[in-house]
Amino acid sequence: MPADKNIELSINDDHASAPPKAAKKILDVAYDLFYRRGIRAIGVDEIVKRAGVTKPSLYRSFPSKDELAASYLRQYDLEYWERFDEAVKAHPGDPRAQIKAFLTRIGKRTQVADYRGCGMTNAAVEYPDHSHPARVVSEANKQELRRRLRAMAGAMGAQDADTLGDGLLLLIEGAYISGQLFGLGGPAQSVATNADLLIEASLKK
Amino acid sequence: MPADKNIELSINDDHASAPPKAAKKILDVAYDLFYRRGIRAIGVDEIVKRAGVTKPSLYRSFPSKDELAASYLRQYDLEYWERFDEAVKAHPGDPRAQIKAFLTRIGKRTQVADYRGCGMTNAAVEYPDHSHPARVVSEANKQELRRRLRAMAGAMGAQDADTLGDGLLLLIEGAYISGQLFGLGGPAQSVATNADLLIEASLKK
DNA sequence: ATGTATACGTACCGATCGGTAACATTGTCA
DNA sequence: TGACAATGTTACCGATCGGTACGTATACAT
Repeated sequence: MPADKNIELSINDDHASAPPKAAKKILDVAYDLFYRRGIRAIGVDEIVKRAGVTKPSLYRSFPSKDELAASYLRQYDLEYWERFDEAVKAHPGDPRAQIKAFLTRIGKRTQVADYRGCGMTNAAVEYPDHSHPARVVSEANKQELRRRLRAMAGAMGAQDADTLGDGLLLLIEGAYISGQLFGLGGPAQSVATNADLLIEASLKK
Repeated sequence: MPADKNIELSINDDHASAPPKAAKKILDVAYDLFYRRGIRAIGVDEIVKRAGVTKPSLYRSFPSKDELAASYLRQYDLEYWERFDEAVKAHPGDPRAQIKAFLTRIGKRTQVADYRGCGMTNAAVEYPDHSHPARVVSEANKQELRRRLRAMAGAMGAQDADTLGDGLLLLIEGAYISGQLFGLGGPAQSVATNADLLIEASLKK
């Protein structure tokens, strides 16, 4: 895992303003460790060690470990909707195909060893307290997911759009969780199939 | 901290063998704290304090905190299948009604403030390492759940029993998670409805 | 060259983590 | 009464937790 500093130099030698160089390394490392092993399981010492920086550097860029965790999730949120919008853009005006594309992708992602599910979901499980900075980000992400799914269910012409949207959300969350519970060949591989069955059964006849 | 011994005596005056008196109190308290706030979030000091015992007592009955967590989940497992079998017994020979009863119960349980989902699922999120004692119990529980759901889907006459069984599992896991993510009025309240739609769409025509 | 601002490193803080050694006390049953 | 088993008491261990005081190095402008 050494020999990273050279890379970082080469990719960062644009002569733009470079004030927060350490902050990016810290957030990148924290992202990886928090996601793969859990937030509570990772101490700040390990983060700064793997990032090749020191602890005061971390606390100059982030007020606390909890806020660093929240920053990790904000980054996760950005990339999450990027993936979501990719599936949407691939099938303009066809919400059913959009859902199918998104869920097919999730189903595939779950079928790799050591899949760790959704960082948002995991963080909410780790922090039941609704006032925790990480959980605030997580809950907002899930509210937005619910909103989008319900809207798409309506656009599909579901008999009960809210129920179908919520059903799709249940399947998605179930895929995230069972993807990390069962290994390869787990139930999550059928999420797209089951979602399409549910959609078919929920449309106006 | 005194005046507790009298109480414990009065509730424990059955003249059976009473070797592990402290162990039960410890496990009861650990069960409650681990479930509500998470295993990593609770230290052994808090457990012994709330149980009114001392740390050596804990380590005489349990080899480690990790094993105590596993014992908590073994207890959780027992009660889990009690609830499951209740729903099964209520509708003999009718797996579809059994599922509906079980999911209706889950849907209701999720609609209380501070619902914390499934202890098994939460533990697996907290401990990604497959060799962790708590996770071993959790994975076994989920494997058994999958086995039962697939068998019931077959008994219902599904076109593809494994896919329907897995779809039901996804909905259940989704209900556990979204039950603690969204508060009241969350998507989990529709789990029974969505499951029945999915079942209807999956039966042989 | 010198001032100034900013980023970084060394060393440390008190608190808590899981876990243990050694010994005193208690209740139970023979 | 004596013996055993379970629990309690106190004090402690090394490691790690999140977080910080404070001095140093580097960059840039004047």
